[in-house]
Amino acid sequence: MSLQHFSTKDRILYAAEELFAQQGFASTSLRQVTSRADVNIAAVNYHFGSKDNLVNEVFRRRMDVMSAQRLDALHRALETAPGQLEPILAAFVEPALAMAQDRHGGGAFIRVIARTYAENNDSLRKFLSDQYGHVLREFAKAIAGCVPGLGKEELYWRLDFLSGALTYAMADFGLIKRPSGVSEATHRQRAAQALIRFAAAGFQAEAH
Amino acid sequence: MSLQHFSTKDRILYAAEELFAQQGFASTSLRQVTSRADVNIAAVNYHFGSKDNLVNEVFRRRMDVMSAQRLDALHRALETAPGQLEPILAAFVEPALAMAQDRHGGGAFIRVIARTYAENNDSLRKFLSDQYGHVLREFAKAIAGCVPGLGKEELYWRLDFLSGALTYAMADFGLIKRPSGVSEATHRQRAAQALIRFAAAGFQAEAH
DNA sequence: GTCTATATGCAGATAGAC
DNA sequence: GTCTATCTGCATATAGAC
Repeated sequence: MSLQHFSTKDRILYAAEELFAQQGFASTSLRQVTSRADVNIAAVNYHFGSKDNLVNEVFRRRMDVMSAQRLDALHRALETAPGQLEPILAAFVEPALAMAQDRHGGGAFIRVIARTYAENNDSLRKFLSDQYGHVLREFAKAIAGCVPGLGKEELYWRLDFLSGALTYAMADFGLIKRPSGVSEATHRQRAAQALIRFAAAGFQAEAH
Repeated sequence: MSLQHFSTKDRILYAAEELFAQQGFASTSLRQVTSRADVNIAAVNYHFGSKDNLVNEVFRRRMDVMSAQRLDALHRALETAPGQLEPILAAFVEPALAMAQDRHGGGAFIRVIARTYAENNDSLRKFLSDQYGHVLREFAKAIAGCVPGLGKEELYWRLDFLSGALTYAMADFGLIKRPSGVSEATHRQRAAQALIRFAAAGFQAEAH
């Protein structure tokens, strides 16, 4: 992505996001960030105060958007297709898909999310749980309404499975390589459809 | 885990595995490793040559065991329960579960695996795909035998979803916290059962 | 095999000129 | 807001005594 039209602060955010996606937080140095952003090394501390705070800001910028999109889509699904499971799952999956296809660097952010699960950054996990936990709880409630026999523990397991599968698939960690005749967008759309089908069947499976 | 009965080399391997699981590869310093292992800092380079090579050796030690267990279990399942999907999925999931419950530090290794997906270490990913790719291909073939109508692309998507869900759940990344009245072993066993049910239904879902 | 001591380099952060 | 220069600390790695 070309950064030349953005402010110093935004250039740092974009560059940091891309490098965090490629290398993780710990192995990305601020020197790499400022070099890619083509700004001076001292600018990071001037604009963000510290590396940790830069990490938080990279997160907040995207996560607010994605959470709002998920909740919007969920509320629309509950209104227009009450009692149906697949539209609810689509409301959860598709904003991640849209982010992954975003032309303004959102694709990197999906991989940043995947990294966050792996890097055991306690303060970041607490931040995410505090700020965005209510989104997951709303989805849990909506899904429970579609699968009435499902126990609470089982429901939460299955939400974890969905999150894991989504993270893994959207971050391109898996086996599937995009065939050369298929566009990036089409490829991801198929992945999302496949995941929604897979998870819908999984949520509706009888518990032992 | 108490390391006092092990050789210097093994103490380093155990200590590195635990720290890699907690913090990732990049943010774990050799000083932390040797301090936890209670050996001298120079011992790492004496026994392993470099930090990168230590990472590889941490991997190889566990991965060979887990892959062999998976294939053994798969072959037993195909013999004793031909045509059944759940025993095949159990053969995939349960060795990861067993590793997570291993008293000799294997639990840390499951989290190390999760990290590997997130850290974009190309040489490590190539190593894994070269050394252990045939295991996944055998499972794909076995599952295809149980779900005859399933297209190849759909099959591989679903294997990715299973891997993602397994990694995520076994590495304790998700929402589910172990209730205080339930033992670690029971908790993980329930997770494995829940995942097998979820994935079996998912694999058998009709593709659109 | 294990130690001390050290070489070399890069990290995050900041002071202060412009 | 942005720069140069620099402080301080820890990283990997190695040389060489025991």
